[in-house]
Amino acid sequence: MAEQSKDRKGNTEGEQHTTKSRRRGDVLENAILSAAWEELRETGYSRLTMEAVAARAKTNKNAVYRRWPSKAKLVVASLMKHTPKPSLEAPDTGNLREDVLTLLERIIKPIQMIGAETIHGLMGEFHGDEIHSKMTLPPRSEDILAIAMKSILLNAERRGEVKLEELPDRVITLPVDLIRFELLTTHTPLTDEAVVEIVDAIFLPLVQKPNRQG
Amino acid sequence: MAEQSKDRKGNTEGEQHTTKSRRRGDVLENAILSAAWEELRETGYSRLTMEAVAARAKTNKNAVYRRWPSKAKLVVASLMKHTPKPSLEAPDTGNLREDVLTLLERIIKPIQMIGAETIHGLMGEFHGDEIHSKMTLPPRSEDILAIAMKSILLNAERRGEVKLEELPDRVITLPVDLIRFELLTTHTPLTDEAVVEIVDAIFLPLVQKPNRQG
DNA sequence: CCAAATAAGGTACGGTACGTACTGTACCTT
DNA sequence: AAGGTACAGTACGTACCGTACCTTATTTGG
Repeated sequence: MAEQSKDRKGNTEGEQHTTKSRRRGDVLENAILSAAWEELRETGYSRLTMEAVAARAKTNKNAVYRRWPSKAKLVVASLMKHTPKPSLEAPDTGNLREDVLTLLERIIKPIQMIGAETIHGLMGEFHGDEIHSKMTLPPRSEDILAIAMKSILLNAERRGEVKLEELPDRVITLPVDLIRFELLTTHTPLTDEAVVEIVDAIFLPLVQKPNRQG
Repeated sequence: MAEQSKDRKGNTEGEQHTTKSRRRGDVLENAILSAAWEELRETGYSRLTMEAVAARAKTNKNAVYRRWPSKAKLVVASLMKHTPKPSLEAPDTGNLREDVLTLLERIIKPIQMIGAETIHGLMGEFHGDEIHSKMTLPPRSEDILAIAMKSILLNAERRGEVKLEELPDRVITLPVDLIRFELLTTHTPLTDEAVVEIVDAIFLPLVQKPNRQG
């Protein structure tokens, strides 16, 4: 091919390819992840396609498949980039109720941003294949939120608010589990009143009372 | 394409199509539903295809689409036919704990037979479209299981076991919700011990104690 | 009993999305 | 300047979808 006046930016003549520099590495990767995020918000998980993501990122499927082998993994990567990770440090307001409410409010936003449809879609695909190593919830004791809850409860025990002794893990993760369940199975947004009810009518009575009823 | 000796049964040569009679109506419908059920168990929801169902039922896609417009609806129909519906009458053993455990054990089996992957798949598809009228959980007070739980609790109140007065709906459906959550988010089978723990360490303390903690 | 209506069988099509392969080209490294 | 790497762009084969069309068996009802 005869070279025809390429400038340093790689443009030959006035082709439709008016963009000069070719994106690479992290630049392109972030463009794809952002495109995936936007597609996710506009069309939802089930209607999101690799081709549409590539087109929106102004690239092609190759660049996508080179990085992520499936729609599910692409979406997970996109979520990790575009949803805020709640701080896992346990709040310490000096009051058990406030600590729990604070923690719950923190975790609600990211889950709501992701949305139930995406979560269902991901769980479905990770089932279909066999990749559920990262997606399925960890065994309750390893759950990061369970650890945060334990930390909160330890502080409360130090203050004499609760008797932690033989509290089963299931009770410790109860509020978090209920929030997750609610977000996964209802389409109406989770109200603050619901969160308060979970804490005041369910969680606190269980941990504050001497839990023993013969 | 020369015609080659078709007999009245439409068989060319010695093809495998030796059966003469053609299935119709309920016979064919049940064959399709059974085929869908078997495909579901063998390949799972995400890998189930209409073509495979038709092939297994020894018919073609037309017969399937004539009856169900989508994979999701076909699967739901198949589940209705092939999973036992738990009796919704509230058990009345004269003991609250036994009543609750009985009810929970009843609802676990059907959900386990369906499997988390299918439920996630269905929720995903019903999200993608907008058919979630039947799949999403009813508003808690209309939930059939909530009604059964209320019935059980009314009996217990009559016996003086609990004070039902201001018990929120969320507490009433708590055991059922926790069972559902567990079945949806874990891959390990739900043990009897877990069910007992939900009842003994969570539900009973909440409903039996005067729930008020100043 | 026969003809019309009904419903199944069978094939083929257009469409979408997948995932891969192959070309060329820009950019980076040395 | 030479080479490798990674992006751009295109094209392909596959799978499944949902539909259309025609043929054939069975039911119906006149």
